[in-house]
Amino acid sequence: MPKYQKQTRFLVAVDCIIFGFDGTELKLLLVQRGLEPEKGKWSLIGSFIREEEDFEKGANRILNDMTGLEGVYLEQLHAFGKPDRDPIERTISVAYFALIDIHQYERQLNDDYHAEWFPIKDAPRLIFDHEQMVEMAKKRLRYKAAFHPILFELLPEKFTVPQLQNLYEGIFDTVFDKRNFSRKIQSTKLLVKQKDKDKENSKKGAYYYKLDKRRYAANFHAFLNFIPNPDNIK
Amino acid sequence: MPKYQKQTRFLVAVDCIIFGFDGTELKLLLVQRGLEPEKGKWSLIGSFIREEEDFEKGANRILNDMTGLEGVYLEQLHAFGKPDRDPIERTISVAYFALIDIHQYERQLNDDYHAEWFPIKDAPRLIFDHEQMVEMAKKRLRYKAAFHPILFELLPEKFTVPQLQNLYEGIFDTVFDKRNFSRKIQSTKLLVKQKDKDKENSKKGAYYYKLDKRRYAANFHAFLNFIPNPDNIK
DNA sequence: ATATTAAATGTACTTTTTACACTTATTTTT
DNA sequence: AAAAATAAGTGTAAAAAGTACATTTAATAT
Repeated sequence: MPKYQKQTRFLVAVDCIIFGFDGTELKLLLVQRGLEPEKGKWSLIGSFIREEEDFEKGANRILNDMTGLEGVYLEQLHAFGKPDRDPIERTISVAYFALIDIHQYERQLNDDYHAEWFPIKDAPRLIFDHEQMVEMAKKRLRYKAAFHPILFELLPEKFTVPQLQNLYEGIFDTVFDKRNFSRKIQSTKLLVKQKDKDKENSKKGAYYYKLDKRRYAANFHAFLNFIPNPDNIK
Repeated sequence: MPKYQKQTRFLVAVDCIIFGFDGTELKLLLVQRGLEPEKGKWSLIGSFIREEEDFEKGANRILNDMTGLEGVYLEQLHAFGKPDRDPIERTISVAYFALIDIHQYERQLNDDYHAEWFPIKDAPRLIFDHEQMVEMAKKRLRYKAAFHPILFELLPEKFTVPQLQNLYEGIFDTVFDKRNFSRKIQSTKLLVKQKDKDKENSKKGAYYYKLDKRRYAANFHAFLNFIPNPDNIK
């Protein structure tokens, strides 16, 4: 029983850009679409929004169905609304981006859907305007990571400074001086040195660190200036 | 003729948070709502989205109907979608914020709607979740203004450095040292000094400046670090 | 002529950022 | 057992950016 007469109603969906980091490069979780149109083509995961569900809840539902994970970092990216973005029927899409620890995902893999991780630089063509969404999400991630300690969401609980530097270098597509990088990271006081080392990636081994959760929560919105020269970012 | 069977469709609206600056304080353009529910109460300006219109176009339409202005600075803020945000019927709202030169508005005033400027610190209660939208828009504006030369959109074509400083001090609710502020602003090379002075606000008079449009366009996305200490901002 | 007002401007000090190279721990090879 | 290879870890000096701070100037009002 519509109460606002004469107005058109539209389908509303939520789509998720899910980022992961495998230690070497940034990756994207994609699915093969199960319904027409474009069945069989690669797509972001998404779903129509349900009647009693808000966007956050919808995005979390999707994410949980897909990865088994809860409490994942999730942020609204943008609402996409070009009338013809879905050729079948006009559908508004509210896009969210998520940062997950790819290793946790692998353990909790749920294969009801056919999902696959792709290197972000080598992803397949996507349906509709999903490539545009990914592009915007990448920019947003860079922008945010330049000032806020957001990239830790992509790492496992224990990680090394060289791994962290790899991640930053991957995201910003550049290289940093390791002395300066280490000093900058340490100066945030966000890291707690562990007693054990990661011996997988070098002979000498690199000390593990964990996040200081208290400080992390307190400093999440602070401007930490992670990046030497944040110009060039959009 | 719906093509995706069994999905619920929703109303979709665009709402605009319109900021202006009168030389002293930040202001908000509000309207008295013309339809039930909440008729007569203050509200952001907004409209249901039309069938062939995307959000940008909808927001520009609203803005133009309201102020007569075109080419206004407009940016998507957030999509709001709590199921009960409009008590009559579930309505998704995509919120945009706009920065306009309040003086231009005054000349082009269109009084079909009852619209009024309110100091942002002294605005009336708003319907639905509009206060939450305004709060988010304020934060976004601060955040963005800390790094990008966005506040010029609120000023007339010719303005003085003291006026500009007033604006920054208003937005960030603080005071800056005028020597340091002036040096920082000048170092961006965004300003072109004019020959004439504004004599309204002081005996001595303050030189007018204009934006260097080329540089402004080129540097809009650069990080200019306008604000001494950007922590405290969310 | 004097007082008042806000605009304009410079300098020394502190902090942050940048550029740059060698030593160390451990494993692999000979 | 010694030597070579690999990536981790660390310090310092120079440059740039940010901060704190007070006087002079132009114009009007008394």
